[in-house]
Order: sequence, then C-alpha cells, then structure tokens
Amino acid sequence: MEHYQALPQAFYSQPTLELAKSLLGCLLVKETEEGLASGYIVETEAYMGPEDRAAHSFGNRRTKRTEIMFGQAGSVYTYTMHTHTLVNVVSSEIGRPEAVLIRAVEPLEGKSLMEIRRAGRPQFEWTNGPGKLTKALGITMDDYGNHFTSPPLLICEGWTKSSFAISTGPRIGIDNTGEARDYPWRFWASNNPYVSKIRRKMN
DNA sequence: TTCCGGATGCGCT
DNA sequence: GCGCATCCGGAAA
Repeated sequence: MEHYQALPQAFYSQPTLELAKSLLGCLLVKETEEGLASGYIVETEAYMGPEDRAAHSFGNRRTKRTEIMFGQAGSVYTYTMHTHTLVNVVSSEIGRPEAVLIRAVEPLEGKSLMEIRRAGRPQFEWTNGPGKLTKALGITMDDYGNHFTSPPLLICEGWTKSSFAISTGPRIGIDNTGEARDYPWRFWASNNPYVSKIRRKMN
C-alpha cells in the first residue's frame, strides 16, 4: 500500500455535487490481512444534507450513525442496512452533513480475492452495487470514521478526466422521499458494465 | 417478481 | 419495549 498516493485533503473541499462527479474514475483501494483489492469508481450519488429528504442527515438529524457526516470532508461514512455495508465519502465543510455514496466500482487489483468474497459469481457482479463492492473490497464498519487519505482505505487518482463521459440521473432506492426522489444526483461513467442495475420498483 | 435478513433510528405506547 | 421503515442483495417462487 506504500506505493499508493492518496488524493490530498484539498480534493474533498469541492462542493458535494462536484465531488460526486470528480470521484468517478478515481481508484478505491482497501487493504486487509487477506490482501489488497481495488477498483475504479464508476457510479456515485450525492446526498445534500439537512434539506435532502433522502439523506440520513435530513433535518440535521444527528445520531451515533450520522455523526461522522458532520465531520471533516474525506471522512469515511459506512453504515449497514439489510445486512449490507454501504460506503460514503463525507463532503462539505465541518457541520454541514453532506456525503457521496459510492455505488459501483470496476475491479482492478485483487480479483482472485474478490471472486472468493463474492462467492464465485461472474466478474461483472462483483462490484456493480453499493453492498456488493464493499463485500468484494472488504470494506466494513471498522472503516467508519477513518479518512480516505490514510490506510487501510484510500482514494487515489485513477482515470484521466477526458477518457470517459459522465451520465446523470435520479438516485436509486429512495422512492418514498417526496420531490427529492427526482433530483438528478446520481452520476456514472457512461456505458460502463459495472454500473449498478436499476432496481425495479413495484408501484 | 416476491420475500426477507437484521442493524439503526424513530414514533408511539 | 414494540412496530415499522430503510441509500440492498440473493434465493425462492
């Protein structure tokens, strides 16, 4: 992990919607006792704090779980839901609880490890969803409150910005949140096979 | 397409 | 304390 150069703190000081786009193509790296695994971020969603009905921090809700969202940009916000761990990048200034959810990555290193962690499923299903990528990379609640500039969980420079196109659309899985449901705060690398599948909703 | 695991938080009793 | 909902995924039906 020594030869990985984490993006500097300054990277995280851009506005949340900008950060959500800037994170696309960056390399997410996790080291565990089993070994190192990494992938390029190909899908993100922005959660815009107190005014965003879909955010855990809506209305400045401040609990043990959301506490880190009020902390320094670049902090790791992990939470569990329905048995899965999801990972977010805290953004905005201290006291403004905004974050970017990492929804999908493209596997780069540690593929044999990922295959085992993902129970032998085909490669395109290792990391094409927020709960899947944490399992494949070995991201857990132990990462909560750490910072993406320090091991064992890093965000590093990846693809050059001009090498791929960015698509935009509404977020996934937040159907019961009023108008916030339709905000186009999901970003992904166009035509990338590792972007998560849109969950069919049954209205 | 339907069901449900199981941590977290909330609103109510 | 209890019931319910949730930024999901896998297996059953």
